[in-house]
Amino acid sequence: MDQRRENILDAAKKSFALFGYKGTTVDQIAKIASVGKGTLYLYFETKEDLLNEIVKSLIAEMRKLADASISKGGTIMEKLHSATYSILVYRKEHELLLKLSQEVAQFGTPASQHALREIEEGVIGYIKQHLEIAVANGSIKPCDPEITAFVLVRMYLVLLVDWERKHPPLTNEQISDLIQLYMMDGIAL
Amino acid sequence: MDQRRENILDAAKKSFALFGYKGTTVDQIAKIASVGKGTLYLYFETKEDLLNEIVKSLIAEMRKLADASISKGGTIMEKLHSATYSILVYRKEHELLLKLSQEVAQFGTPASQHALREIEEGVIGYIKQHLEIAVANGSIKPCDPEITAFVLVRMYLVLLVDWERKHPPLTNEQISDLIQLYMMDGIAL
Amino acid sequence: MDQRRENILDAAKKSFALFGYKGTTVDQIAKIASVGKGTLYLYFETKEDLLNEIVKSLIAEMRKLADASISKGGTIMEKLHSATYSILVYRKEHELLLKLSQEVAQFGTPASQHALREIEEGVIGYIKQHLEIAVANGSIKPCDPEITAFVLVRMYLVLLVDWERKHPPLTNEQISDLIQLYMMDGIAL
Amino acid sequence: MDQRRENILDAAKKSFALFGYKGTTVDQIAKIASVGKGTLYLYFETKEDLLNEIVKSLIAEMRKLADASISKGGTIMEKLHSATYSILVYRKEHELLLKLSQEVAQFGTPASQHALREIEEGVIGYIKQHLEIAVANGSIKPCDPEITAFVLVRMYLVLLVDWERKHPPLTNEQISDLIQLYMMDGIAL
DNA sequence: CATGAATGAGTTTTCATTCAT
DNA sequence: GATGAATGAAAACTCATTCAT
Repeated sequence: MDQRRENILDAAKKSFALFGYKGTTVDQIAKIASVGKGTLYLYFETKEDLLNEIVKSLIAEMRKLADASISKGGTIMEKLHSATYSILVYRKEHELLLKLSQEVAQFGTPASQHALREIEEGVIGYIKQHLEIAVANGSIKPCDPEITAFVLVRMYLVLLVDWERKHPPLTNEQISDLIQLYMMDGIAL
Repeated sequence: MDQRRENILDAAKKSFALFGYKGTTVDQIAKIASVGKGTLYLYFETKEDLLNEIVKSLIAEMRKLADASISKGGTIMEKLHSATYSILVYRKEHELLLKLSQEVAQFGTPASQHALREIEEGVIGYIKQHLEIAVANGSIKPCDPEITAFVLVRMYLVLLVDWERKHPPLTNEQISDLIQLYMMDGIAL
Repeated sequence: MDQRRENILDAAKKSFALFGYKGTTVDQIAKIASVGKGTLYLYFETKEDLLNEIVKSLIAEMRKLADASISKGGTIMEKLHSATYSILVYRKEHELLLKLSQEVAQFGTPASQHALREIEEGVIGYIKQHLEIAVANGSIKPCDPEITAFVLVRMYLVLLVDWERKHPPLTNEQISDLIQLYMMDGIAL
Repeated sequence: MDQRRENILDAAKKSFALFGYKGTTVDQIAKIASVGKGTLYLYFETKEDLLNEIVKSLIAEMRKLADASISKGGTIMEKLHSATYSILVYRKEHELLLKLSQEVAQFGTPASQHALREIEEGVIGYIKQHLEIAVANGSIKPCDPEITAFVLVRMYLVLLVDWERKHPPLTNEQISDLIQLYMMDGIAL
């Protein structure tokens, strides 16, 4: 059954997000997924395999999302926003990815690590291109497009993921406005 | 000897930063510190005790730094910069703290967790106060001081810590200029 | 399975009796019980827990035995004999209890220690009562009932347990006769 | 210095008596003896060597004492009493010997074990001889001299050592009287 | 000499993986 | 198939012994 497999993947995601890869025991995952410990090994060779599956699926999901949103039309700013935002919209999962990416450096297959880097660089590269156009256009001030793209992506993450850890989450609209304020217009008068 | 204790603490910091708490074995720490495994237990009761000592010392260091810099004079922007920057200047250590803070939620004593939260809130609170004054002054646009302080601190972290993970580090001057550009003036024309 | 738990308990009893608590390794117990080392921890939290379980079960067994036999009728001497004897009939186990009782003072829970003392005092107290009656009756010579009860119990132990360490064991009948000879009639003409 | 050596031996005796051989750490002994841990190894090769020294000295002491008292004159009962009693007079030490003899079976050198057995058998043998004479004399009832000697020795031990664990110790006179009562005359009227 | 900090072999304990039911 | 009891390799921890001071 494929439902069972999903169950286990979800349980593992949950536990990895909370305790990290090493900090999660197979027993925990099995308990959260409400299956026997042995069942887990019907679907995944090892605990590490499970990790890799999760990373792979997260990456695939986010890539699809990024690809889809990257082609959308609109002004440059709208494009930037939709591209950045869409890839980050899976809040919890991105948080997990962030957490795992550190341990993956230790445990993940080179393939996982490569894919992870690729997708991050893909989004940043896409944004960078549009920033370069905008600078050439004169629609924004001259600035290093690499750094600016990097900071822009992180700002979204900060407002989406970090902020909500200890505060009520912001709506998409609020986030969009804040990015406009902090990155576009500046807070100086 | 106190040098030996420092050795062990440094080795543990290094290993915890690389592999996390659970991912680090006592043997590893001992090997990195070039001491016997038993030696470690002369200075720390348990592996967890070692973790707590590290967290405690990191917190103390950063608090001292923050307190010292917070009183420095200058314009409001300079104050903000010096306060934010100084607390984040211990790049590696902050990175470690960030990493550990997740596992500490699992293992650390409530005291560690409280101190960690307190120091973060202390800096943000200090910045928030100055932002409120600045808004009242009319030196900056009206904006939510809480969110702005939060974003400001995080932007420093992004430029200091995250950026350097895959790029050559930025100088203090560059960081200062970039903050001015992104947060103050905005990239929009 | 409960059989496995018993196996482990028996193995531990055997090893504790031979080498003491500290002198017994968990590996030894596992090997004697013909189970993996990890199996042991499915049934007992720690090695100390295993010790306490053994002490608890020994105490329970002996208490049951003592209670059962204490009510049996007959002459005063028969009563004394059945009470004393029955509690000591579990030779090996009493020997173990004796051995452990010293280490238990170091490691056992206060509950174990209390129970251990209580049961010893219970038997001696019971015998003491009957000795007092016997003295009042004039069925035996005037003597300190406390000391006499104490010596009587020990004599049984000596004949049951100590003797058999280097000699062929005595039958119940022989023991009964010897007690009659040494304690009751005396060897003097 | 030989005083230092005695100090360490005494400390070890004390600790072995309390916690057993395995249960005693070298640190403990050093602390009790108020010397550095290293000092201990100036006088004894290993911890086991220390144990053997103790056993050897205890045996020597007791043998000397036994030999001395065995020749003393008097009635048969007096001879028995003095022989049995003298060997047991070193209460604490005999208790220690008893405790160690179990662990020694595991750890001691064959020489220690042999000596230990020899001395016990020596006393019992001596008493046995005199009992045989007494039976032949008709001064006591016919009885198995082996068992009787064994029981006699043990009864002394019970009154000397066991009793005092939880009661005020008995005087030599009291012990002598009790042996007379229980073993010689019997408590039956 | 006397010491106790340093060590690593040997213990206890944990947990990913297997396999009989 | 699904399970979880059983396992042993690997991790945390202890302590007899050594050796620089």
